[in-house]
Amino acid sequence: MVNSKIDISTEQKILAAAKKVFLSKGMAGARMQDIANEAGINKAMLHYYFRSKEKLFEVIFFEAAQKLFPTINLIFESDMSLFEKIENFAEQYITMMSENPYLPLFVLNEVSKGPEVFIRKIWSKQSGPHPQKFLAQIEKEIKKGNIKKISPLHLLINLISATIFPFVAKPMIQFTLGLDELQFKNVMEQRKKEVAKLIIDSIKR
Amino acid sequence: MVNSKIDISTEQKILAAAKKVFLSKGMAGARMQDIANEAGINKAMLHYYFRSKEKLFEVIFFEAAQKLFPTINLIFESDMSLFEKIENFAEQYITMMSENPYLPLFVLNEVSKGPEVFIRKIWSKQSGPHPQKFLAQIEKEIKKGNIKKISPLHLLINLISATIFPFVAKPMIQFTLGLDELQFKNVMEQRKKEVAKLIIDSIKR
DNA sequence: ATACAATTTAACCAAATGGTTGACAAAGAT
DNA sequence: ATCTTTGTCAACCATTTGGTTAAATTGTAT
Repeated sequence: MVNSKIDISTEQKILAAAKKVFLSKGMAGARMQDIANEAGINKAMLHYYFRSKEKLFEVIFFEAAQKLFPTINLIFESDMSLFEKIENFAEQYITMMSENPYLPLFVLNEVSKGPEVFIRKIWSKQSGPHPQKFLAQIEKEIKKGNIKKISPLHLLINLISATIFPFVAKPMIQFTLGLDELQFKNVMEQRKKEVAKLIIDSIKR
Repeated sequence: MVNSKIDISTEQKILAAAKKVFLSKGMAGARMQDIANEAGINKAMLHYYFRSKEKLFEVIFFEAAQKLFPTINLIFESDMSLFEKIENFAEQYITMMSENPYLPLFVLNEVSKGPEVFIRKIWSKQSGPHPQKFLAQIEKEIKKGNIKKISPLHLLINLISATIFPFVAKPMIQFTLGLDELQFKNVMEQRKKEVAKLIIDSIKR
């Protein structure tokens, strides 16, 4: 009766399988049977450990969101210099995405389709992005005359666009330019410095 | 028996409804009944005019792809100067996306999920993007010493990232920054010049 | 050992979903 | 007028899909 030693292995197998299936097919395209097959277990187990498809999806979705946003916030809210933040953001984010290429498109897509209730849940848990401190820092640097007068808003959008978009458009970029997995990874590796250079050069006086 | 005057109105109603539903819910999330309701007609009509969900989806998908890619190609393959191309691309693309905000995420998402057969069909129809001439032009300008020595590949990726990403991440940007529809549209309007400036400044010597 | 709780499975079930059918109305063509 | 083609619909069908159940198996504390 003590909760004692629930075999964590099955639950983990389900989570791993669900992550794989949801990330590649999305909530609407994923089938519970797919997840069960992928995990090599009976479909009923999915409902035993997680009550419904929606609940299971939420777990995976928040896990994904946690991986995406706190990274931004940790960097944006640290007390690094502006240039250091830009360099760190490009570096860390591209590293993370290289290891989880499906993540950004998955989250972006579900956020855009999902009902607002999801979005509110993320933000209310402080898991959403908080770029305010970063924006304020930019304004301060402008006032101090350390960087060019640019719109902080567009600077932020430029940075995240240049960093994230290549992964959202990965299959299309690969096909259009004829890059295999390794080549794509190399290009993204170069991009860590390329993005930092692009953004920093655009504000350096 | 002559094909004479098929009432085009019903077919158009279906196409408009299908576009709306597919673009907002995606292939997997869309229901035939939704489309019929949206069009205000009987579900059987969908199968009368288009044979199956897949066929109907393909029509909408290619229509969407046609709207996205030929725009790129027309600009990239014209004989404008490099700077003009960059300015024109940002301008025209942002205009088009402001009118069809769901388009980029829809296409990107379906391309990433869809089987390769889709992708090949697009490219084989010359509907896919062909940035080769643009890339060659960049190299030429570098050799002529007109612009800085940068990677043409990253320049291209920077340009399309800065242009397209804000629309892919629209709901998230809106929520994070608290922008309503009008404010978002205004920011995107500013971006036409902001993007051109960012990219051109990064290569101007 | 034995009782009791936790885990796992095969078989089911009801609702949803893509697709079909047959009757019927509208519109031309003869 | 009537015959034929085209367009429309309500009802229906087969399969898929998320979810349930009851029985069996495994683990655990006494």
